[in-house]
Amino acid sequence: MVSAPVRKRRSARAGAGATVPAVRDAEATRQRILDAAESEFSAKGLAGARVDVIAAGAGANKRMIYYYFGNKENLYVAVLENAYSHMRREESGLSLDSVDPLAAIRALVLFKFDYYEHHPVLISLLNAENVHGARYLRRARNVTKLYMPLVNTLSRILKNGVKKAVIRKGIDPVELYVSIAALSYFYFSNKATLSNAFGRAFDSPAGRRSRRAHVVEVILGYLRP
Amino acid sequence: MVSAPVRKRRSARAGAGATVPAVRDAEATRQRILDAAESEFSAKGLAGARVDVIAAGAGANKRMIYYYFGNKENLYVAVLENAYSHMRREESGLSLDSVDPLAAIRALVLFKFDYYEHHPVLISLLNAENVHGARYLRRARNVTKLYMPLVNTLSRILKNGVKKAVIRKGIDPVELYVSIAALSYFYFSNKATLSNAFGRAFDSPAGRRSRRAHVVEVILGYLRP
DNA sequence: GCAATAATTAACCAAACGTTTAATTAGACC
DNA sequence: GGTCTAATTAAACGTTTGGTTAATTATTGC
Repeated sequence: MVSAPVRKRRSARAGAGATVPAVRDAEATRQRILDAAESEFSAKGLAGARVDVIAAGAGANKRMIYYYFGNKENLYVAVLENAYSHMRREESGLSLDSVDPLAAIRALVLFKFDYYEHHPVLISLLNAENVHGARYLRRARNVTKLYMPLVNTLSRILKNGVKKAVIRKGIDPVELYVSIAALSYFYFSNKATLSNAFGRAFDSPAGRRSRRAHVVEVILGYLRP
Repeated sequence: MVSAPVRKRRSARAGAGATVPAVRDAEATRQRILDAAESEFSAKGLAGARVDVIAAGAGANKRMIYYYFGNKENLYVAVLENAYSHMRREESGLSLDSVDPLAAIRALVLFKFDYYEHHPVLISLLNAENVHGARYLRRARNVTKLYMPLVNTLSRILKNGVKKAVIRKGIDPVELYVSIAALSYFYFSNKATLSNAFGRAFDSPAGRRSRRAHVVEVILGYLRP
């Protein structure tokens, strides 16, 4: 006599906040895996991340990762693609064609600061990716690679500012864009080692507030004719 | 009758440029391991690095790593400690008390740029370390953690510049230091993804030259009263 | 030359890990 | 309600990997 196998019911929650539905839902499972993977990969990198941890965090069977993504690397690329294209989408959604060139640049600077602040996983993923020489990002499809639209906008803003005599001549829009990103990105990406050097106040609400004001000041101060 | 075991003679070179001496030399072996580890860890991170690859790169038996460093993590910490303290030493060796405050700051900016350019491994190690939340750097002994001497110097320079009316008032020396580091660091640390976005010219000798001039311009432009 | 010790080696091991096999269950469709 | 298929599961597999054992060789001090 064979006893009927008892179906193990999963409890409502498993792992890091992944809500496991009672019913089968392919898309939801895929998404939970992607979310769990994002947090695991951003915390530990591709090599340091564990497939078992991702599965547990998603409240899914490990096999599901291979069912939906093929292998660990593909899942990593999917996570990267997701986070990266989200930023690019938000960024290109900015309407910077304000009448005031300085206000437009100020808005871009603040957007970058705030985006990095609220999306620390992107920073970790980009850091890891740069250590890899962008090997996996290059593999990602559905990712706008060129920044040219934004650079063109920036170029227009600069020209307009020069004409109005509120921005100095001869500024390269690409260099400016990189500097704007740099001032905010570095603060967040290196906050662990910087806090080590400058103390905990560095990574406090007050510290962030003063940094935010500072990066605006640096860029606008530099732009003055 | 037992045949005498033949001592295998190592060839002059093994792995990535590690010169293997004919004689036993504890200190040299230790150093070769450290060098090989630096290149492996900086390319792949702590989790991605392979102990066997490090041993091969050092032209040493794997056991030597455990003989000299105990385990993989300790070796990683030693590498980190080495690279980090080297930078700190060079930096504090700068004599910035020139009569001209702007020349002093310019020298600091260029020092940072050039140091990052010529020490890409430090950047990769710091990137990885920041993903870890500086867990391992905190474990490192023999590392000056406080940046206060440099900040004090910067503070003096700023005061002097304000007095001479060549630098604007109210600049926080810590924020300034972070910005100086940020403008150069970000360029090198993110050059893989940036090149993806802006093209190969970005990471060319000409690209570096123009970036170098730009970061000086941004900082000095910002400092103007 | 001879111990004693330090440096080095080859072979091995157990655990961790990514991936797969094969079976099972839930839902859709008729 | 029976059939088909997609979603899910448990268990195992084979390899990679960090770490260890134990023996061997070179060097140093006498």
